[in-house]
Amino acid sequence: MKKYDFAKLEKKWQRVWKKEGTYEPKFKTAKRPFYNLMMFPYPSAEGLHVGNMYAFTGTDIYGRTKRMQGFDVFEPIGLDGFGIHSENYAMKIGTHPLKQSKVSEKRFYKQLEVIGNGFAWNERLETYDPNYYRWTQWLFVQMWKHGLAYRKKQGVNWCPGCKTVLADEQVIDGKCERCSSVAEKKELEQWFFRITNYAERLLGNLSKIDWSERVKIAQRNWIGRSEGAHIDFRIENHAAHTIRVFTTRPDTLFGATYVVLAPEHALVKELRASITNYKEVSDYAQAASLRSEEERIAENKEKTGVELKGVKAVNPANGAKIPVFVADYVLASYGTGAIMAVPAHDERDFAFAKKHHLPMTIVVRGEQVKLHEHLTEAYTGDGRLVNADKFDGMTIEDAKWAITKFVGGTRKVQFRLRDWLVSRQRYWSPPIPMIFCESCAFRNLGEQREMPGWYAVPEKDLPVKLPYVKEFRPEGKGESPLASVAAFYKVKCPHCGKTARRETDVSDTFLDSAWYFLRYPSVKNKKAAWDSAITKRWLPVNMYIGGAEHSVLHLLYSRFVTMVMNDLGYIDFDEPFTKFRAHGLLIKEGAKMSKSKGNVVNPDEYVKRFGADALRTYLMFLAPFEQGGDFRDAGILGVTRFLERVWKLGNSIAKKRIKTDAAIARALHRTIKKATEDIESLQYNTTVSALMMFLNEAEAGNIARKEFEAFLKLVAPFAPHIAEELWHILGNKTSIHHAAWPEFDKKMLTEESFDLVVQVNGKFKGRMKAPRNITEDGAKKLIMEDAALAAALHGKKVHKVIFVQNRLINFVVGA
RNA sequence: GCCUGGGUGGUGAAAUUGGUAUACACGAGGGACUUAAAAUCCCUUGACCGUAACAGGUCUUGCCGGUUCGAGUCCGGCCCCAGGCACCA
Repeated sequence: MKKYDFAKLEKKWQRVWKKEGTYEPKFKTAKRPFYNLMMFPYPSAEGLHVGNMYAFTGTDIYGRTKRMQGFDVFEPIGLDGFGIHSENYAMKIGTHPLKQSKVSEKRFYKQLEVIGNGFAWNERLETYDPNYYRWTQWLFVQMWKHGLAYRKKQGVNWCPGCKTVLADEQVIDGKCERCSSVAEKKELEQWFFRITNYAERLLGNLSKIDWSERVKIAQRNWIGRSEGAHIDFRIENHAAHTIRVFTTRPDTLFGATYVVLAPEHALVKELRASITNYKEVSDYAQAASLRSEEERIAENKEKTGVELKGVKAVNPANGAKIPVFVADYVLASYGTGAIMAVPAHDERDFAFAKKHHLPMTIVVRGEQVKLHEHLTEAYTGDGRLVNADKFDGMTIEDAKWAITKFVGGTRKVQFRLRDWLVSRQRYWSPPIPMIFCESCAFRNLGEQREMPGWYAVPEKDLPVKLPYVKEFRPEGKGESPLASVAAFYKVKCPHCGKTARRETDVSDTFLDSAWYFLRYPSVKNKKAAWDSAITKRWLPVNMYIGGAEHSVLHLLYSRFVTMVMNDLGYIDFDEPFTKFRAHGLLIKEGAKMSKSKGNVVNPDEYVKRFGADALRTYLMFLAPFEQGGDFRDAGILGVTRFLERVWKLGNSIAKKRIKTDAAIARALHRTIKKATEDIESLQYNTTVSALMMFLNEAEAGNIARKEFEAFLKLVAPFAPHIAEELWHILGNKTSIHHAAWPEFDKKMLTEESFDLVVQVNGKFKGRMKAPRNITEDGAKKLIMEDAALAAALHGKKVHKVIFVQNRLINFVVGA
């Protein structure tokens, strides 16, 4: 027997698979296409992280199993190489991203090769390839052409570390998603996509896709749908102005004792002539707008604010004249930027009213709240209306819409989701394919009236190539480095031909990755972003696996882009990923892996020491895939031993002619069932354990080639190289990875006898072999024949007997 | 504060959804082989009581209570850990 030389045989099979195109599907003719996808990595650091390998392996096992089950599996690989991650890394090590991308590309592909995944190598894509980003830009142009891309000046998140603006989704706890700098607020004019147009659909569709529940919940929270009403408050002596508020509690309108505007609210300036303390008000508003989100949180939700003296609003329900405030607990970006405050029934309003000694009126009475009771906290529970005129006694649900109607308000659904800010003041991304012409703007000749002078780059001129810029580092002036490259930005206006200026900002990296799955099957297509026939055959993605950290980033953007393309008629589905599963996170010996702790696991080292097969199998064995787990060096030895033993057993079978023991044959069928079911639900850890159990049994008895081969097929997705080698040693000529997945025989699953558990008062007393389907009486008789068990029951009065067929018998005895 | 997961031996973790708790593996201890070590193979391994040794018994799935013949699993209350959202009206 040859030694199990994993290094040699892994290399050998990787070469053979590539040469023979083992994992290349036939795109135009595949009968049972199965698109199996893992989120592509961004090559930002020293190399592939073991966490990437964990995720890729889990995806690959699923794909390999599907392939053996008769599907034409497409498992592509590429690099999300454009964007801040890669750019920051290049800056850190002092090279140019253009140069670094080539280095990273080589390194990542090499690493991805040695882990032995069944990738379709011929369909690679890199987001920085002009053949790719040409279509990213095309996508932007489609958005523009259909009114979904627009420019707007507003307060946006600015990362002082990355020196660019960020989308709301990229600000986590007030900090930059990439570099953890505290995000600042800046007033800037930027490009946005109208993702909010799709809020209802993004939410509604969640119920029709098979995704990890935790990701769906995260998206629901992020989209944040609220049902309420718009209600207008007149301003006394100002017929021209009203304050429109959004509220989810119109039923409490009679209790609205003041109104609050966000500091940025336009009315603050419009009413300046009437505001007697305008200086105080505007100072407050200015101070508030400068404070970062982080500072606001740090102030422990202290409710500050200033009254607009000289201005009174009128409560439309009861005609009461009530004060108006500006306060930063009201956000300009949500609803109408103004609220009616009902301190008796809203915690925030309550806190504010307490502090500023404002009156409160109870208008909802629950079971336990008495009418004139002094409130110590806001009552937000259910109940019936009081102090509300003809609405007294109504339930809050009924009163909501009755009162809305009464004051001439309108029902309104409000979303928390905001439009996607896609501009970035960076270098390493696709230039935004837009041109601004001053003279057209002057003559008001823009395609869209609200944005005169802006034109999309004609599609035939795409891509707008990213020029080589030596000084690619962002300067932080709110402009991309491209803004100082005249040769880049000086262009002719596509409309009038005069000198115009190209947009010099680039687009968000998340736009690159929001459509890559559409490109993979069509990477060779030079004429369109994707081939419609191939797309029809292969999409949507059947199985998508990735990190839960992208719940509201990549996964939301991809859904949005897909819906838009569906509406524009480019694709015939509106959800990109039929099934999505989030993999868990790997930690190392109980601690999060991080460079500063020095406990980052480098997969290369482990591949070298133990082989890709052992590492793959260990990663899958250590914990449930969707939960994530703890990587321990010691643990990998168990899997290494397992593979060595598989090797030995396989080699010994090649020579011998023996018959498989009946018990082992039955164990095999149980194992096939377990593996088939567990792989389908991504419970790889229990699959591996079942394979180990089977091997333990098989080694102790006799197993013939046929049964061993079936077992080997179950091993193949986990340890593809050793399985392939043994498969060939046993005399097979074609790849095991195209062999048919074994079927189990139901008749083989049941044993003739089972362990009957005997309990007394629910406590385990013993067990005995009993024939299958034994009756209750038969079981009793059997027990009486057993001295120990009979003794346990001797002299006791049996009240009741619980008999569970083929499992247990429980005697309920009295005292 | 709200929403998700999760809490089981020395460790990573299992448990057919209410029916033998601790599978599978790691580690540890003992033994075989060896000049020796590694590797390999075999045995033991939840805790406590008990016995010369068996036998046998008691306890045990974060804590407290409940339902049930029977609870890691269901119900009620609480405590921790991880992640998400959070002044969203």
